[in-house]
Amino acid sequence: MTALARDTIASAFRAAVDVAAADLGWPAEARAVAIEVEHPADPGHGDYASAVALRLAKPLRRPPLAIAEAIRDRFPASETVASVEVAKPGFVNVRLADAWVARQVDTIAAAGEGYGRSTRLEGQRIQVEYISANPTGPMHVANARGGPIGDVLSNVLAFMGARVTREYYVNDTGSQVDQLGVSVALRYRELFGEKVEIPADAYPAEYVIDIATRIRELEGDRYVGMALEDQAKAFAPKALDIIVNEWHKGTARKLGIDYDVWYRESELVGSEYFRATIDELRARGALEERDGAVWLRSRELGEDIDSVVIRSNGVPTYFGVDLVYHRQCLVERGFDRKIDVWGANTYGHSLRMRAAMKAFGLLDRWEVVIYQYVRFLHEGEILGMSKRRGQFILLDDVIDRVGRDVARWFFLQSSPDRMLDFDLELAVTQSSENPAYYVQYAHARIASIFGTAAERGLSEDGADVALLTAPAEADLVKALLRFPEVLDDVLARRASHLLAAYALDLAGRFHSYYRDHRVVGDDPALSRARLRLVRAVQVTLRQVLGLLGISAPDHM
RNA sequence: GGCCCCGUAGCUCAGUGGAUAGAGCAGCAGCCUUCGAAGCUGUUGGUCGCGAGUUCGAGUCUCGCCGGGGUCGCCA
Repeated sequence: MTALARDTIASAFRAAVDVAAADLGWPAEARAVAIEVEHPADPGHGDYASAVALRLAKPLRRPPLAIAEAIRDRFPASETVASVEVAKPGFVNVRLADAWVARQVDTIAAAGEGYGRSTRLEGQRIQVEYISANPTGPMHVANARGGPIGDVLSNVLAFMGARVTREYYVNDTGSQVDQLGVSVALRYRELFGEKVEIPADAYPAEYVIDIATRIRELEGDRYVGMALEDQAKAFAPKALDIIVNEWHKGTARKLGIDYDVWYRESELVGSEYFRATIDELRARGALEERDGAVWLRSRELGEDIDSVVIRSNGVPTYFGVDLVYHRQCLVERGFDRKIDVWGANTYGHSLRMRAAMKAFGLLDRWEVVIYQYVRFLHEGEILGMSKRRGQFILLDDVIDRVGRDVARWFFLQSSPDRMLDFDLELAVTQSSENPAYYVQYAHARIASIFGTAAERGLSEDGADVALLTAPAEADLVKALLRFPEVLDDVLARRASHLLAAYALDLAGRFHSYYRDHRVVGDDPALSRARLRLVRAVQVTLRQVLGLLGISAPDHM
């Protein structure tokens, strides 16, 4: 549990504004104003700054500089802050006290695996659902992106004290599964010498042959001679088992993802719970019958069009099952919150789901993080990806080529809002220069420094951090202090890429420091202090890499 | 056509109203007899797609346009 320096400064601003308002008779707007504290781009402007005086200028009808001075004069004295200055046109700039900053080195080093952790989400049960790729084929690069994004979001939520369930929703019903069964049956026949033609709506890809081969290995020729329809019915669940239990689970593990629950959609279809939930929606007046089908009255709930929940043939749609699943998670299964990490191709579905959650009165406990597509480039050309046509890059192959750490970094480095281009050739050739290695190298270097120290009989025991007086040392500590602030932003914005950006920044600062400041040197006291500082950097790098799900090696 | 995302250095991208717009890669010039050169230092490179507006202040917010991607199914 670590107090954020940013919060400490913001509270001080709040206090100063309130006192000034009381002293000078400022109107109510002064107390209502939001205090925002930021890191100035220019270090000459201090460590933290607020533009609150500029914001108050208009409502108070006073010059911003005068307001800033009034705040400065009432800024509470503390051991944290060294100076408070006013800068035109009305900024209030705060500089942290060097001694306080140096002391944080001890705090961070001692916190270890507790550094940055918080209990603010304690007691909350949150389900994060991610990847949930169609179980009709192997996982490919396009639907991989949600994996690291959802996983890191889960890590951060758990780091903040929430009880997190990582869930994978398996769409194991519907016409796609029937098609898979037929496709496998045809390939099975082919394996026994029959000449078959693959219809346009079946899956022609190579992996279907792999599945048929697998079934032949396991069960031999016992399905030969059966009608195609019966073969398809028998093979569909077997194919799903192979794809989900052997392939998808294997790929998830390779990516470093450990799911708590693999939920099967088929558990819901045809269940009493499904019917009861539909009845509840009907009782709420959210459904209507039209053309023999059952519709959710989405338009009444603010969407553009209504959506079919149960088809005229009595079979629920994908949406119909998914909305029941969502309700089950938030009501029967007791999650306080459900976060879906979905690809851009589910945008339409997310709008329908929003209407459904509104109808249930659960909208405020559900959210969706939508990430944009990953486009795949091969030799500079954009490739279309289609599971049906068998055109896609297997995620397993990518991980095998570049490694888990680089693969995760690639998906985590940029905002989910931005479309990614994945060029395998480029990814492989550049992997030795990958930013992930840049960060890991900083960690390995630190391990090496401790190795050298041990050889020379030096340790951090008895370190006096007051000896850390170099400006570069204070800057490094301030970078460490930003870690909890970054977590705060990641949580507020569901933006895991900020963590990757922070890791890069911190590693860069450390590499710079390393060049100019010898840690294990001639002065034992100074060496001990610097070892403690390096320990604090190590602690922070481990926390960040751990949350990103990227290894923190001692050797590379 | 409606809705969602994006357009920032040659390339890949940070930057959710603040002060002089940043990093990595690529390019150029340097730095290893001392803790790991997968590193560091310096340097080249920008009409932040275009145009208006709001604001003390706009890469960031609003509107329009241009360009790219997604979505709008009794598919999943």
